[in-house]
Amino acid sequence: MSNYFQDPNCKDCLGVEKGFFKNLNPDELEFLNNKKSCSSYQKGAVLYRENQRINGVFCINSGVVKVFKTGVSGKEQIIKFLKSGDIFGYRSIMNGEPACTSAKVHIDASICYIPSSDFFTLLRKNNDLAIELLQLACTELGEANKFITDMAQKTVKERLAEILLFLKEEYGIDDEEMLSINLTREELANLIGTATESVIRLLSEFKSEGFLELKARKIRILDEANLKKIANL
Amino acid sequence: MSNYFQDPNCKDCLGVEKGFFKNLNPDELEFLNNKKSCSSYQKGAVLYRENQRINGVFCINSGVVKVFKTGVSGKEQIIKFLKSGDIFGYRSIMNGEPACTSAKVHIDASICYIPSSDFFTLLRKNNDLAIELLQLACTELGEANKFITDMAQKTVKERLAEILLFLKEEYGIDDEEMLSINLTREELANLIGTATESVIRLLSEFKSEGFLELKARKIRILDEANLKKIANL
DNA sequence: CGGTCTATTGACCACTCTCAAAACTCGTGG
DNA sequence: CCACGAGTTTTGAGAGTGGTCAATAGACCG
Repeated sequence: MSNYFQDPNCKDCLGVEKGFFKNLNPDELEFLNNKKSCSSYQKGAVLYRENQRINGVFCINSGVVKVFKTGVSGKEQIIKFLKSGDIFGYRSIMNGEPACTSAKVHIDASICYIPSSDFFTLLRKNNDLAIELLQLACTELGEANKFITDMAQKTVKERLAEILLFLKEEYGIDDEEMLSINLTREELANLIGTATESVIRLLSEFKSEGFLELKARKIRILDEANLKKIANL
Repeated sequence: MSNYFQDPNCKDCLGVEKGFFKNLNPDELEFLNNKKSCSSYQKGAVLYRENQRINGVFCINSGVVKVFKTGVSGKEQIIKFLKSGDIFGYRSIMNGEPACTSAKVHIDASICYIPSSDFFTLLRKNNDLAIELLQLACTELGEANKFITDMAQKTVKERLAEILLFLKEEYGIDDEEMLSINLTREELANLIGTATESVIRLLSEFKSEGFLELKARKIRILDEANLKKIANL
């Protein structure tokens, strides 16, 4: 019996250690494991699109997912990246609205899907889980408010410095000290709400001031202190 | 026995008809009524400030509250206005963090305060209330995401047109068809993330094109269709 | 009626965007 | 293993949006 792709068991899932479902008891975990279905996706695969109805919650076993909103003239506004243990799509099913964002695979991923009804069963059974989800939503809300303020008040240069530090903090660096998460210049631009060319110009400005090293598509942060100063942190 | 200010009873509160607590049963409402304390505030009164710990939830009986974040160099970024029946401060107590926004009275208000412990008691007793709060958070999250995208991608003109339509929709018009909510130019600017002067210039541009009428501080929308077109809606 | 806050207008210019062209990167197939 | 082509990055030039500063006018409050 050889399977090309073996469904992961929730109790072995990396995400369960520190992800959303970390506080489930063994029974609940078993329930979750029985109800979920898992698929593997390649970079670029679309999980859902804006205005589409979703009937379940996604939970990332491995890989990275990009969540974004399509603005005027089709430009993406990246809201966040999600990784192992993160859940998404819950906003939509909680208030019964179509999705207000799109989700696309950014790094090849294996992602589980939990039908709403089963998710709601868990929520009702385990009040702490509901509270946890509430906390998650509240945390995201706090981040969103900060994002709004930054967007409204900071210059592109400040936002770029800030996002670079954030990406290092959040996704770490590889063995060459390069930022692990690999974004195109366009994606960086779509994250901070500017034009691709502006990102490029500012990156080379940072480089010429000795704050960064750029090697092909990779970025290494050399001078965190100065970037922090620029970002107003 | 004459009280200058009589505590409102929750069951008579306007907010209970369609506000957050609309689905409480009589017992729970009575519990809420016993635990809450109510005060009246004048315009400008500060309910809490960023980084301050909050130990309860606020619920608006009457009046309007302005929620904002202080950005670089003290400039306010207005996140939202809240009115009768709305609750706020829950984000902070849910994840045990200090407030990430400030809240100030915008129109003289009477506002109730529910200590966290009692609020949590209600949440645990009534699972639907937890779900409701979750939905509220999710709705706000959706709005925040839209706000981010607008801020990142729309011009000041587009955002101004959009917010004017939103204010009419959300707060209505008075007997002269003027926008009911009374904002200074600076507040309008802080809402859409721009400079006061830019708002003024664009308002008079809209006026000269016949989209608006400006009378002292008041704004009347004359041509909704064209504003919608400008706002890209 | 004076004082304070808010609104308006003008001048100036910095930051960013757009458009266009050239260089580079990387995967694919010959 | 190299060449090709698509996609990405870089650079430059030019233009426009929107911000800052400053001065004036108007509104509002006691």
